Amino acid sequence: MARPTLKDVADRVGVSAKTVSNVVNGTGWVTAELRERVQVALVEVGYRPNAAARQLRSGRSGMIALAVPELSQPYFAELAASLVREAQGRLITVLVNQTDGLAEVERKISEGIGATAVDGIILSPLALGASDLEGRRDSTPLVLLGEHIGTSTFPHVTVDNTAAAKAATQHLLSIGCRRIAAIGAQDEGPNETALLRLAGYRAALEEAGIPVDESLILPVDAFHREDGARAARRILSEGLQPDAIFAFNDLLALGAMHVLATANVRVPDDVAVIGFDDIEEGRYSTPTLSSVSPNTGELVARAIDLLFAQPPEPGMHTVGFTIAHRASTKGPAQ
Amino acid sequence: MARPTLKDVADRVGVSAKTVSNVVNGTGWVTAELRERVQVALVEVGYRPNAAARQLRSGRSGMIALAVPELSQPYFAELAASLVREAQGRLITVLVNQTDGLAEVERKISEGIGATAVDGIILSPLALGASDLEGRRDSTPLVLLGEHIGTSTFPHVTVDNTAAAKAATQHLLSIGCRRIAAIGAQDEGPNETALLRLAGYRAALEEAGIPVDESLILPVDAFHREDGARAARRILSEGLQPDAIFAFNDLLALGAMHVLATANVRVPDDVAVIGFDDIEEGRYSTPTLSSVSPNTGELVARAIDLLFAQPPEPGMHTVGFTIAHRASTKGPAQ
DNA sequence: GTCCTCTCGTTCAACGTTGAACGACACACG
DNA sequence: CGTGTGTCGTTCAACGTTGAACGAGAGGAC
Repeated sequence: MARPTLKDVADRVGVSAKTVSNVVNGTGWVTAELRERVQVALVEVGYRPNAAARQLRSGRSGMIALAVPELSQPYFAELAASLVREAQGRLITVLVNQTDGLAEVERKISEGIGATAVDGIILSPLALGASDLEGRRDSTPLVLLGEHIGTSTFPHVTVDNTAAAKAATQHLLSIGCRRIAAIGAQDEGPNETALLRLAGYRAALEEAGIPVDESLILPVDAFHREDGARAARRILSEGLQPDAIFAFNDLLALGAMHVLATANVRVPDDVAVIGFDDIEEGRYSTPTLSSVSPNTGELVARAIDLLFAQPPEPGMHTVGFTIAHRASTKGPAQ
Repeated sequence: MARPTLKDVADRVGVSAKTVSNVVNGTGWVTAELRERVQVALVEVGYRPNAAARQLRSGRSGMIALAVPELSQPYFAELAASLVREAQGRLITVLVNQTDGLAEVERKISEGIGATAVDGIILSPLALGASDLEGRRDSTPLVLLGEHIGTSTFPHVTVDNTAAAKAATQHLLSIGCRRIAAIGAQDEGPNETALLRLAGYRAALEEAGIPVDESLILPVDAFHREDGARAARRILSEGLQPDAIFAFNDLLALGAMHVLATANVRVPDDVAVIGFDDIEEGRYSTPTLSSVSPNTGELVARAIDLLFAQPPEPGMHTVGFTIAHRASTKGPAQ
């Protein structure tokens, strides 16, 4: 049997479809007695509104899209989980896309999700830079996650990557480390996150009066465990002998720690390690991983707020972070 | 400016809206010359079809919903990533929901995703049992992930949990383990996954002629790292002295390994460990984690196939698995 | 010349919903 | 007794799209 419509309910009660619509939406004037009867009928026939018709009429879909590079990366998975939860609380459903960090896909998504209309788009770009978005035609509200230098056309929400990276480096300095390696620099491509975190690393060292040893800055292709592992192998094979590692995200840190453990390098005794993102995995690694912990809950809530902000509030919006102190940076004192 | 419609394009070229529709969809008869002109106009005005109107007219939305307990759990994140990728390849968009394993939410989702109409629903239930779904009213196709005893009304796709658990246990037996603990039994609630994996564990021991020591079967509240950690602490505090652990998923295994490492119990030398799910994290843990590796790619592809299968193919559909041999189960011989 | 077929394009209505505009009826006010 | 003012409900049209039905013209067969 076909799904019941407003008209079916209306015929049953003997009123107009519009009146049933008013009961469903709490609009207009309906006497208590009639409302009651309509509500009974609604339940009896099992009415559920037709989303497509509503959307066609009102222009709103009640859906927002989230696009991340890879959902399988714990940080993005936790971000998505947090966003979906927040959205469910606001009666919004979330549509998830993966870009694989490809500029082409990211652009397509910023121009509207394929054929599906959504009320807003939250994009965590990897390949796309500020300038790529200027020529955007689609009028769907767009909020960017992660920092984007020089973009002021769209709102973007982010932790202050540079400040956070600086704080992470300072934490390593505070426990006595002096030869701090950085894993996660990116020579090619416009990965602004890597640039900003590197800037924070440099700033902390300079402020501490420690010259930056460029050989301790290790580039990576991507921010995966295997890239961290590769960098750690290079540290070992080239005999760089750092006393600490600041990895630009937790996966890099975990990949590196895995290699260090295999090579019998002790963490934190021989090398302290700190990551970035504070994914849950780091709380159960051996040793547990210190990390920059961005306030993800605030991040996603702000992102949704900004998506629907009237008037729009373009520009950068930062959320807080803390440093999670765990075993991988316990100083010699401990 | 408002989004251009078929009519806008039609007026521009001087044809009817329907003809433009025909060009867009490749239906009906249009001369090559006219089609060409329409296509130019389409690009010029930047036409993009209105999903709501299409759906209202055709009844199809091009969207499917995925509902998992928690997206932040790596297994579900990797599953979702895989499903989204597969769906994108088929020009389907995926809407993600989280149930938190609550029966109420799972039921609501099985009855249609809130207000939003989708072409199909893929549900990975935790709390909901077979009987809960019998009274379902909604006619949206539904496919279940994970095993459900006795449900034949809906298609469900799963690995053969019992066979896989048996294989995992046999792997531990094959490297010489005899006191094999099982972490992940669930006394309360209808978690059928736990029941089936426990059955496989028992079957392997019985077949090998080893009596099942009930004290080695450790119950958990959930399948998270902390539950695995708690179980491992109990193993230590109660002096159970197993020579191997079969954890019913990788998170339990990783939580347990973390506690073992902290307590200076060596894996695999003192205790071998095997998990289930083969999440990426296990390839970088210390030591790397052996695991049952279900064929997730096949799982999600089958799930989508079954969603749209005509005629429907209710009942169980199993996908394959392999055992990933890693450091956590390297026998003494190595 | 009539009928048929084929090609190419049109008009029409409908999908289910809701904003806008419009009664109708009751009551109060001057 | 007319003129508001407020309450309750209706009708109408439109959102953008596409299936169905319907021309109109060209060409071929009888």
